[in-house]
Amino acid sequence: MPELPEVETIRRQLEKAVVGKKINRVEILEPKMFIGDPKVITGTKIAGVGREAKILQILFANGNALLIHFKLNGQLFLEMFGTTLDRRFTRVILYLDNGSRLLFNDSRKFAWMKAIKNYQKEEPKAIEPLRNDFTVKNLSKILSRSRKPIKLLLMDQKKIAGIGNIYANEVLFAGRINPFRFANSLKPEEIKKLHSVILKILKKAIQCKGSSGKDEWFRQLDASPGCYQEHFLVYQKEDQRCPGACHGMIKRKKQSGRSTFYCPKCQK
DNA sequence: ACCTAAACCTGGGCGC
DNA sequence: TGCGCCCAGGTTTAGG
Repeated sequence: MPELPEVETIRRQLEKAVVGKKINRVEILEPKMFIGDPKVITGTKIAGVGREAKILQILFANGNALLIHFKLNGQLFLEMFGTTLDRRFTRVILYLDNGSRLLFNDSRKFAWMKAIKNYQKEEPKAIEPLRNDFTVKNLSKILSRSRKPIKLLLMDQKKIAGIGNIYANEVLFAGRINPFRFANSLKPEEIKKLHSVILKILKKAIQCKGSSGKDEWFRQLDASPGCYQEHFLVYQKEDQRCPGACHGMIKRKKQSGRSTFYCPKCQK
């Protein structure tokens, strides 16, 4: 469930649901997915829910924190009193003091939770869309210093945090930029366009409450799907006609092991 | 320093 | 039905 819009969707929904509550008990069904001591997060009030890039932060009144990374398939569901969700892939259950449960699911067991005592937020080194350091100027600086393909740079979490494979593909199509272009070859006008479509697409995806699809895809906190997949223009559209006016076909190629979807005709 | 492939895991979908 | 293969929102590590 991973990219910035999906994690932000969960952050907003979790904030409304759990701030002021306490975790009574932590049930760990898959030990490798829970790092640290569960005692650190039990019996203390939840003070807030934050996010940095793709990492969700549950912050406690005593200064402790629970960090969550969803990797490819991780999901977080709030199971209310009287309801039961699919628990086939539930790996950790947090029992809240109002009788509801947070289910941490992941069929592939890549995702993790980490309980941290006295959590200190650090200054992020990467710029991040939707934060005020994401300016055309900062983006230009990062692009000009890199000769790797623009799509790989967009997905490089150490440089620009929060964009993954779906949104990298969508953003480059919207900007009509070829994913294989070297980052430092983009002209100022192209960088400006790229900056604006990144913001536009990520904001729209958050409005849609994320991108959902088949079984293991992202779901909201109540397990219902988001709707940004209805707005995909190239992602998983291999062999379909380009939605632009060029009458080309969407192609799929591998870049560093990941599928890149693009229209060779209009993404120059 | 850079780039790729493999590893971490499992399930779904496809062709035969 | 079953087997083998390919696919998957991410990140880290090993190897060239």
